[in-house]
Amino acid sequence: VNICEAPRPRNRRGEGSKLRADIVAAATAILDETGNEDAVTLRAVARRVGISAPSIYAHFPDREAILVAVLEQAFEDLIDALTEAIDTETDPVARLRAGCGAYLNFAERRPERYRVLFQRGPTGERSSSPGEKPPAGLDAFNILVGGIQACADAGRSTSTDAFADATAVWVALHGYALLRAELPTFPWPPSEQVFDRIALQLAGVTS
Amino acid sequence: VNICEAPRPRNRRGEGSKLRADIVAAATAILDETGNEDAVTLRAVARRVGISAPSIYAHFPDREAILVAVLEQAFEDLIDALTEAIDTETDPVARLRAGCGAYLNFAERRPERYRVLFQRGPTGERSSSPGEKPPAGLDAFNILVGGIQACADAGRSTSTDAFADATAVWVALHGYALLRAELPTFPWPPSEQVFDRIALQLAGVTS
DNA sequence: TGTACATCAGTGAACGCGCGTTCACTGATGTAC
DNA sequence: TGTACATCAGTGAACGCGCGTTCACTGATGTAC
Repeated sequence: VNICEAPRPRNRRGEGSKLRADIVAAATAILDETGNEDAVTLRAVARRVGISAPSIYAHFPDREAILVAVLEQAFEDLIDALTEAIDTETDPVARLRAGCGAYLNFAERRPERYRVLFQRGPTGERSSSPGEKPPAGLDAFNILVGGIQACADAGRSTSTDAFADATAVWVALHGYALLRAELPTFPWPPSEQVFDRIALQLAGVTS
Repeated sequence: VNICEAPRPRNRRGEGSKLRADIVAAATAILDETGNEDAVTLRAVARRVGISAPSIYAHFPDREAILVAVLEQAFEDLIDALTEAIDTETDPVARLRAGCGAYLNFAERRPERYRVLFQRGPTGERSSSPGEKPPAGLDAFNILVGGIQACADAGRSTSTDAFADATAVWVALHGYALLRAELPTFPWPPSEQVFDRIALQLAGVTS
């Protein structure tokens, strides 16, 4: 895991900030491989990028800032994946399916990144004073609420409380995303059976 | 967190194994407080118990063994809490409610312990070769399956696939348990609304 | 076109720290006679 | 009842390691004249 990479060629003048992206990418890779945020040490990141450890301080004030950048990037990627998946459909039920499917896909392909994302809270939510700023993920969640409401408006869902239903769908998706990754030996039922229950039945979608 | 405790009096002859329980208790406390299994260091545990670090080696072969013992104990506690809650009821729907409620209660009162429990898998499931031994938690899960089946047999649930329904209920409970702890600033709907959806609606319980 | 120089991108050595683990040990406790 | 002694429950010092961070530095790159 901690194999030393070949040293990286020095950036040209004015291109120093390219290193920042490389650092975030390396930290993300380590997180994905180890699944342990404590393994994303400053020195491990530096080794992976192929630079010396102090070079990181030109771009990040401390180790913690690297992790925050990693999670901000990951959260942005998640939002993008959701938006893109939803926008490929027009039927409200299909949009709901696509969004929930993309959510589970993201978690399946980057399980450790996904886990740490919600364990620490996007954009370091944990350390924010409560009630001061709304969570960055609220936008994403509101898309889900709107999706369920759209189904109800189109007569495709029996939902009368889109917010509560969306909450139920979300927590179920989250639990499924995590447990599927953590317990691969569990005798999971076919994926579409679980998906139908937590993404459609909880949303009140009529068959 | 790492405050030095008063040194602990030496055990009497033949009572050396009492220290083992104290070590597990201290490690559990550190895990509950920090929520980070990496914080459960051998030396931190020793400080907390009030002994020197090498004393731990009389009871555990290495640091990892302490964590395994902590999680085995926690898993046992969870099973006990579930069994006890279910056994106080006779009506099948009430038993289902009680079991799911006890599950969420356990996670709410010991959020970090709960999280690490499923993140590492009970009894070190992760390191077991796949398919060799069934997960220890399968018994607990089968109780849930049986509970849903009992509701269906009593005509109180429309479930026709208790296993798949139980899976959906479980992942939803898990997601709710985790997210409620991780994102306390989220504008959660009233708890019973979420509970009804993920514990009853997913189980096909008829109102 | 040539050269002095400021700036930029990054380095190497060092610091103090807490860690897991090992080793030889100590001193109180109970027991055999 | 008294005493020698084996055993038990732990200790203190030390090891090598990787960590985050600091410091003074270096050498290539581009620019001003």
